[in-house]
Amino acid sequence: MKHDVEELLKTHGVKPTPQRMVIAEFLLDTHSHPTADDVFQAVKDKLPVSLSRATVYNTLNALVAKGVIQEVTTEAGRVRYDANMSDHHHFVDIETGTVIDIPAETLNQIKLELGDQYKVRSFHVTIFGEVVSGKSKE
Amino acid sequence: MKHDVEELLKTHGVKPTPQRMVIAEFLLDTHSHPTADDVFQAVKDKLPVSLSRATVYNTLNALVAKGVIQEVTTEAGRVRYDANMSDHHHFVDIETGTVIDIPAETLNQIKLELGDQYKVRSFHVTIFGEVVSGKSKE
DNA sequence: TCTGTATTTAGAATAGTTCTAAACGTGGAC
DNA sequence: GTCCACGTTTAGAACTATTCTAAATACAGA
Ligand SMILES: [Mn+2]
Ligand SMILES: [Mn+2]
Ligand SMILES: [Zn+2]
Ligand SMILES: [Zn+2]
Repeated sequence: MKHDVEELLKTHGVKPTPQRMVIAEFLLDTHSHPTADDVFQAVKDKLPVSLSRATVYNTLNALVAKGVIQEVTTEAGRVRYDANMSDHHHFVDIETGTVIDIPAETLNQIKLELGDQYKVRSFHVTIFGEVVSGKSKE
Repeated sequence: MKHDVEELLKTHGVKPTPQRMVIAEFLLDTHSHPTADDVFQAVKDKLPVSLSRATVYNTLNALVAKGVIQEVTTEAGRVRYDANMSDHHHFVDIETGTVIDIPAETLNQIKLELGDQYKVRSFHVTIFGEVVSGKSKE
């Protein structure tokens, strides 16, 4: 099999229920960075029972908490989910909103070009960390 | 005066009403990257009339559309507003959520250190542009 | 002054997400 | 094998952020 989803969930401490398996399987099989509703729509008919949105959100939140997937935010107010946990950045096509993975080594020293496949209009570095010294600048 | 808000709005094609002036003034005076509700709370008692949330959203959207301010997204599902239109990135304190401006030249060639004031835990490059060639990777 | 148009307002509507309480399912304890 | 406790799922209510709607208001220009 391409993915041993059951094993993946177990090793991350998530009990592999049918709902969680089918959600994780969908995320592992796509590169589309789907929203919660995208996941719900894609998965709801793959189960013999009706699927609740609450289960989709519970599962996505659990998978994020356990490090199986990550959240990706490319536009204000839309949360997307990503099973690609390798070190990578995101290229957003400003015409379609499509989110494409860019391996970290592709950006070894940030340049304004990414090669000829992508035309960079702008980029934004979001840094997460801690303030060490107390030099307030407000 | 520190800011000629009226002139700023006029030069960007936004008619300077009292509501718009007080909202723009607040944004220009802070480095706190406030949310729409932060703006509403900060500004609502500075006007002789009651202020509607719709006006706050209308104004923020108009100022973004005209390039007077920009939206900043540092955490999933929270839109913040920023009157600093210089070329800069954002440092997010992961303990408090505080958003701090980092001038672009500080990151002349992305390193994992920012100097001793900030300890970088992780960073994410979001790139906006257009796909040129048709080499689909899905 | 009159009037057309832009702006503002309060509240309804919508969208995304979380919460609640009841029903369900299942892996041990016996 | 039966039972039960507990984790999971479900439907729908609740909540939050934002947008929409329709009516009132402001006001620049004729
Ligand atoms: Mn698969
Ligand atoms: Mn000022
Ligand atoms: Zn990705
Ligand atoms: Zn900023």
